[in-house]
Amino acid sequence: MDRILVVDTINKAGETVSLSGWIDTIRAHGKIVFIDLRDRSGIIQLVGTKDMLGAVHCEDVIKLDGIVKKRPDKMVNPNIKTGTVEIEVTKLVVLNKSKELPLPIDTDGYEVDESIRLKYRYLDLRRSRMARNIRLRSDTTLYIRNWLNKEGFVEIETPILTKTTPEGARDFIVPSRLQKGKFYALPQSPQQYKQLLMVSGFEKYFQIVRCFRDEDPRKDRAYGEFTQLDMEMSFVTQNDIMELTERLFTDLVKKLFPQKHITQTPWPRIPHKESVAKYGNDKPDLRKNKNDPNELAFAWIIDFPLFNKQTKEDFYHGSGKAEFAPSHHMFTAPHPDDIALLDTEPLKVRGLQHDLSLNGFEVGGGSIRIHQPEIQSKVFDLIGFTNTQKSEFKHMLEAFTFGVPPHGGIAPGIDRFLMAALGEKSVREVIAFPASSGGTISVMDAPSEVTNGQLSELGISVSSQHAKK
RNA sequence: GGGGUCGUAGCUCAACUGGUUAGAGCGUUUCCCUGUCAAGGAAAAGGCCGCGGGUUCGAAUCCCGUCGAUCCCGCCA
Repeated sequence: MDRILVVDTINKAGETVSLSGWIDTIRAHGKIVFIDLRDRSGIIQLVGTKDMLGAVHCEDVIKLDGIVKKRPDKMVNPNIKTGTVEIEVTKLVVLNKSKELPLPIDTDGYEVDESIRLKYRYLDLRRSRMARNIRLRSDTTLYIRNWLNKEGFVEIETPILTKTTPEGARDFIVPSRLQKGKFYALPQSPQQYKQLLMVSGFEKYFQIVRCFRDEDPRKDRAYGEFTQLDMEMSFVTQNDIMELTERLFTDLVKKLFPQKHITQTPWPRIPHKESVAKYGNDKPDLRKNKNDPNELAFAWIIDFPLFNKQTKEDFYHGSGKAEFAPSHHMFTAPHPDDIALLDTEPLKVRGLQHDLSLNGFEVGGGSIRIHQPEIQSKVFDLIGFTNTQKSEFKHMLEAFTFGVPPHGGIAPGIDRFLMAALGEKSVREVIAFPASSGGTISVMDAPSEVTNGQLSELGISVSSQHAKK
């Protein structure tokens, strides 16, 4: 007999069915025993004799045959989807026994020490809250893919083993075996690749992509890696980008988070200067009632300054003597009204940058990019790039000599959006296997040591490493 | 890199100004119970008090160090 899901028994009263799943709870009353069987669709009550059901334990994996019985009105359980029926077990096989779990999974889990939850993450994900979060994450990315596909977007994968990129965070580096002494860097974002794809003529690109930054974590920022919806479009204005993003997320919320309501539409667009003056930051929390778990307050922040005063001693790519640093990144286009100021008062130049704020979190940022080589070159000069540093980006300047369309994009963060949409307090609650603050993934005990053999194959000196013999 | 908080049973927590044999709830195990649905009742098992050093007649408790977790600052366009 083919296995069916517990939720599919509801209209099968009188039929014999086969079910498989985990034992959720056991209620033994002497000769009669009730068991809640759990599978991916929910739970259902099994009934049987002590002889039939007496030997199993919670979280055992079982397979059973049984007859679907309609429950008498008095015995209906309105709290579960399958509460109008139950299964009279006629045959039961234990496929795998379970020891007592090292943590409770019938609660929301917030009360359990997170290091234990992460060590046994595969069990933590059995709890209904976490299973729901992970499923809604899947639903979200699927919805986005379908929505963008209908809009004419193409999803294109870009390299993970790539080159250090000028994003400003610390890179993860990976030694190269074939090019000894050289290193790949994991991308902090696919920024340059997606711009090159505009030169290729795809016009509308997206990628749901992992980005890597070796910076200390926060509750809204997991250690090491995060996922963003990376988008880039040709022949668009900043307004086009904001409107498209707004339509996408409005449709998404309506479809997948129907209990949520968006505070204000269209989303307010606040100049950077005004946001700082009025709210003290560039990611204001515009919720009317911050205690309402169903309120989502989006806001755009625009008119960022193109440059900030350089403060870092060790500017990216080794430049240390620049007076100005890009406030977004070096490919952001200056506001067309401010082009002349590039030569006179660079700090007054506004950039065509747009950040997306949601409930006080920055959930995305983007810009119209520079597509004129001479302006790009001027920006390089202003941020203090030497000729050597400029040559690191000559592929961009060269590409822009072969017919580049004006283009721009945005990259909303999937983790932070889901954190807000699901009302979670940490992005780790929407990630299946997040790293701890110490950068470890304890369920796999990563990172781990490597052998001297592995190191020497990479041309890395063994003596200086804490390697296994 | 810096600061705060935390670390006691499988889980969540108590244990007073240092003082008998470190307790409770949940879970687990055994027994009783034929309609429960977080079933109920009875009993039992279960502890390197994170780790190392120190102070003291005596340390879960005080001190120093260390490891780990988490939050914040730096950092993260």
